[in-house]
Parts: sequence; structure tokens; C-alpha cells
Amino acid sequence: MIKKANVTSTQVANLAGVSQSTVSRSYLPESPVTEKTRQKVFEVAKQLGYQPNAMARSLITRRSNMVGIVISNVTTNPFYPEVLDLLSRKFQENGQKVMLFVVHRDQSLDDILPQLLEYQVDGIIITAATLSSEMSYQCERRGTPVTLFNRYIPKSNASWFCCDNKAGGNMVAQFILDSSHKSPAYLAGSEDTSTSIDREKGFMEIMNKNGVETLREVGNYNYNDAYAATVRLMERPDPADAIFCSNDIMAFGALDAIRSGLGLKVPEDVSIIGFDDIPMASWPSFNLTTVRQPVRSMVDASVEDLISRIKTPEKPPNHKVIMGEMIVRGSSRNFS
Amino acid sequence: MIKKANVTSTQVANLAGVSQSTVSRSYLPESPVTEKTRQKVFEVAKQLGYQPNAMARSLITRRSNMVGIVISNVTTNPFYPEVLDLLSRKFQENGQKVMLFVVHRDQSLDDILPQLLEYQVDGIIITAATLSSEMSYQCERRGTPVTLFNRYIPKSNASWFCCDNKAGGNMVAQFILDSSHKSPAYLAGSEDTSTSIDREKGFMEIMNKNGVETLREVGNYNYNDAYAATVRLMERPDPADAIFCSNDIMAFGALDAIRSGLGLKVPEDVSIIGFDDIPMASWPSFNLTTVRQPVRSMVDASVEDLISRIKTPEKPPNHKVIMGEMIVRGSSRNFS
DNA sequence: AATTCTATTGCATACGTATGTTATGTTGAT
DNA sequence: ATCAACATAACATACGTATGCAATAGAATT
Repeated sequence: MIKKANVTSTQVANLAGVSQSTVSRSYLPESPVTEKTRQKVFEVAKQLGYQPNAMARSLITRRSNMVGIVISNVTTNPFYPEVLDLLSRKFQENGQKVMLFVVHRDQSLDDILPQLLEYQVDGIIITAATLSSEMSYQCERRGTPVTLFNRYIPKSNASWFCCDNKAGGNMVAQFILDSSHKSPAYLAGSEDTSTSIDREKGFMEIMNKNGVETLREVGNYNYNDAYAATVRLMERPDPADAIFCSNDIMAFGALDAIRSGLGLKVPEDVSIIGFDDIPMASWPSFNLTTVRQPVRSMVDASVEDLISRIKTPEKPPNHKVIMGEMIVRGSSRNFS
Repeated sequence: MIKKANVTSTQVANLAGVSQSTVSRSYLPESPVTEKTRQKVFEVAKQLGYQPNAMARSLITRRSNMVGIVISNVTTNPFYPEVLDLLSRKFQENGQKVMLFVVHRDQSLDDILPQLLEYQVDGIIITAATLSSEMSYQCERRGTPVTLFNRYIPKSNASWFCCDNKAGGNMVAQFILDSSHKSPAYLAGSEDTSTSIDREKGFMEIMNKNGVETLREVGNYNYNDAYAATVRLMERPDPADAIFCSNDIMAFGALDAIRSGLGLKVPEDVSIIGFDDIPMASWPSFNLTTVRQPVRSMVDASVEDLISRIKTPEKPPNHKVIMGEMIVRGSSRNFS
């Protein structure tokens, strides 16, 4: 298998007895080319195995038809594969290719975004970490729109689309109080994420308003830390009787800690409530009460925003906060 | 935010008082440029916010430094996010960008590969579906190496790296017989995948050799179908006492069907054995006996193969079958 | 100081396409 | 038959970079 020279539009032109520009125009939908010539061109193209070179095209049109997706936690939280799946599907439907970066703990966005810009992506969706003001500036300077997914940055010209995390926290708190729990706890995700901070804020707001003291532990958005944190919460002299976990994966860790680890019962001894409503949450093993994130709406809004700002670069960024929905299942006591 | 014209190497050259080619060479590691000029160039570049244009570069070097990854089932089987994570990390470490395609049931590889070729990817990794001979030919004609992950095609010039699925089936069958089960069953994945076929082949081989009759159902590699199939297997007059599920997700469906659905016990009433060893398999809720796929080795081999064939296009394709490992946990009876 | 040699730099061109402008051919009306 | 008027096609150039080759400067040698 030897690296062959590409078949070019010029070669097709020569063999078809037309000019290179005619070949080029044959591939452009609205160009003035006789149907007869176009057919002839396509025929020769097929015979030669010709395919337009997207790089050369992008160079001159200044449109790559590629978008960058930056994501993380793909293996630790099934929520993200779902987001990635929906995002990429929607972009594909719109004829945009996806350049993917999976960012790990030891990597900085500041090393990744330049690579995306180097490849002239038309726009960027960020689902991981947050945008430094330096990078935000770089993107703005290049006229590359950026959309944040479930993240936000107060003053930048990036769009963002979030689940209403604070309202979600409110709902869960109210639900827990309504079903007469006495000793609630919040199990935080990663301390530096706005999602966990906002969910906590909403949760605590209601608890404080009702004068209910609330325990707190950190689970870093992963199963193992949540498992350990739950053990700590339950081995106190005043153990929790309801734990609001900042995502579903941590809720699974909590469930396992309580049932397999401590031999207690859910929801009899303690209610467990999650956040996300990933598919597994409805599995009988977990049967988890949780807050469903409006993933579809969030994805649709993000993609549509990005695409419209690609088409019309002078459009200002958009921001939207979308309500989640409480899904009540068997992991919580639901009576008063 | 208005689409600004790009800063080009020529502009940098003018301001730095050097030629465009000198700017270009400044960014190439092994080029003959005085350290002094290089610094001057970088200084001006930084001031102007210049960054080389990867499209223009690719056009002339005939290397895009992009690879295509084709994947599917990203939301239905956590095995794939893990594969994607490892693949993309490894490519990033090697300076390759990733163009991602998530293929859905209604899509054909024959529509996706041309898009990858159009963007001049240096190589392609396929984790989903299988390669048509037409597409295989197209890639060969262009000199674009293709590597299949856990798939194989008898006569094509693609490389492939698989888990030894047949041997895995053997191991599980032997394990089941050794722990004195009488009525084993095989729960197939999707009928048209080589992985499921090979695991079944290996399983049945041992069972037949020992004259043990074996039940069979289909779970299509997903939780719900596996749940339903398990109910069927257990409601027979001669129910199964061991079920080998062709992946872990189906094993979870089987577990839930047996415990929550039928009120039976695992492993007392029936042993459940999976395949993959995804992280969740070790969670206390499941505690699943399974066959661990050597994902790391498979990913390392695939990426290294692809990269070496990109560097040296005349290299012939490679094939390797890597042994899995039986992980015994609590979902199976382990005594005789 | 003159000369040779080498390390840098500049010049010119190529990569494969899109597109504004000009030339060609075709049609219809007079 | 002549000339507009128009629809197609050809020509030429540009996109932003890399690279072979020629030119230059600087060092080293005599």
C-alpha cells in the first residue's frame, strides 16, 4: 500500500475535456453548469476515483465545516457519552465534521483550544473545564464562536446553555422536606465545578430557609469517593436520613455503600436522590429518584446557537437556563 | 464578533523584516534558522496573534495529522466510551488530531468513510460495523491505512486487533462446567457481530465436547432485551442455572431480571457471567464474574499499528488476537 | 586582505480548490 | 443574415503555507 498522489480536479478536467473551474463548479449546488457537462464530469470523476479535497476547499472558502468538541469524564460519568452522542449526531445532520478532544485531569484547555484554532474549526463546544479569559480573547479575535455546555462564564462573549442547577437543588430540598426527613445531607461533586456549586446553593437555600441543619461531604463526581463519603455520613452519631448526590453516579456509590457496605436499607433507613437521570438510573438495581437534566433541549440549543453564530458571526452570544424535572422512583421515601 | 481575516505568515514576515519562508521555517523544528531570528519571529507572531494554518500546511505536506475514529454504541455500552477515551488520549500524545464519527443504526459506513477521506485523514480506526470491500478498496487506492478494533475482515488490507473472543468463550464454558452447573445458557449479543458469534462458538465448542445441552437466547447487546431474554430463560420448565452473557451490560440486565424481576438469587439459583469487565462490573451491586477484555493492549496495538503504517505506507497490515482474563467475582457459583 | 567555505536567508513555485472576469457559443428577434 | 442578449465555459488569480534552489553574509583560513 503506497501513498498515491491524489486525483485532482485538474486531472478530471483534462480527461473530461473541460476546464478545472468547470469541474469545481460541478460540485457546487447553485453553479451555472449544464446538466450534460455536470454528468460528464461526474462520470469521469467516478472513473478516476476523484473526490474534492476538503483542505484545499477550506483554504479558499475560509470555512472548514469542522467544529471542535471538548469533553471530559467520558469514562466516569455516562452522562457525557450521552451528550457526546447527541452533539455529534446533531452536527453530522448539519454537515459539520467533529474534531474531538477528550481532556484529562493533567491537561489544560489552554493547550487544546489553540490546536482547534490551528485547524480552523468554525466553532467550538466546551463541555469540560472552563474557559480562561486569554483563550476567550483568542477565539474572539479569530471570530470563532464558543458555546459552553452546562458551564458558564460571567463576562465573556461565549454562549452558554445550562440546566437550571440551582432550581434543581431547590426541588430536591423541598421534596426531601415534604417527605419528612430530619437529617439531610449534600454530597458534593468536584468543588470547583459550577454545577455542583449551584446545586448545593439551591439545596442549602431551602434548607436554611426552613432552619434545617444539613450535613455535607464531597464525592468528586465519582463512584468510589461517593461510596467512602456515604460511609462517613452514615457512621456519625447523627446519621443522614436523606442524601442528595450531585450526580447519579455518586448516588449509585451511595446506594452500594448503604446496602452492600453498611447493610442498611433504601429508602427505609435513608433516601438517596441523584442528579442527571442517566439511563441506568431506571434500572431495577438502582431505581433512583433523581433530577432529569434536559439533555436534548440543552444539546439542541447549543448546536443551533453555534451553527447560527457560525453563519452570522455578528450575532451576540446567547444564554439560557433550562429547567430539569424531578423523577421520583424507589430510592426515596415519598410520604409525609 | 466579526469574522476577522487571518493573520498570515506573510504579515508576520513583513513586520519582522524577514521573508515568509523564514517565518515558516521558524515553526519547523529541524530547520536552519538562527535562534535570534526565530525569537524575533515568535515575538512578532505573538504580538500579532499569529498561528500557522493547519489546512494550508496539510495541503502542501500531504499530511493532515488527523485520524478518523468511527465508533458506535457509545451510550448503550460503557465499554466504548472507555475505548474512545484511551484511543483519543493515545492519538493526542502522538500529535494526531481526532475526527470523530459516531455511527447510528440508520447510518452506513459507506457514507462516513468518504467524508473522512475528503478531509485527508492520515488513517482510520473503526470500532463499529464492518468495512465493505468497496470502501476497503477506496482507502487502499488513496493509501489511507485502516485499522479495525475488535472486528476483522478475512481478506482486506486492513489491520485488526481483537480480543480472543473464542478463547474467552472457551474459558467461560470450562469455568461453568468446573463449578458443576447442569443447564447453561448463552445470551447472544447482536447476531451479526463477529464478537458475539466468536464468543458463542468458543462457548458451544466446550459444551458440545462435553455433551452438555445448552440454551440460547438473544439480547442484542442491550440491557432491556437481555432482561426480557433472561425472563424467558428462567421461566422454562428446565430453567438455566448459568447464563453466559456476551457483554457486561446484558449481564446487568440478566441480574436485574433474576433478582428484581423474578425474585430469585444470584448465584444460588443461577450464575451470571459477563464479558468486557467494564468498571461497573466491580461495583458491589453487580459484583460480576466476567472476562476482562485487554482494552489497553488492544488500544496500544491499534494506535501503534496505525501510526507506523502512516509513517511507512508500504508496511503490510497486521493482525493480532489478544487473550482476555477471567475475573471471578460473586455473581457465579465457584465450587464443584 | 583576499579567498574559500558554510550557515542562513530570500526567491519562486507548488499544493488543490473556488471565484471574479472575460470570452465563447447559442438563441431569438429584427 | 445581423445583431442583441443571455447562458456557459475558460482564464487567471488567490487562499496560506512548505521547500528546492540560488543568493548572501559571516566566519574561517591562508
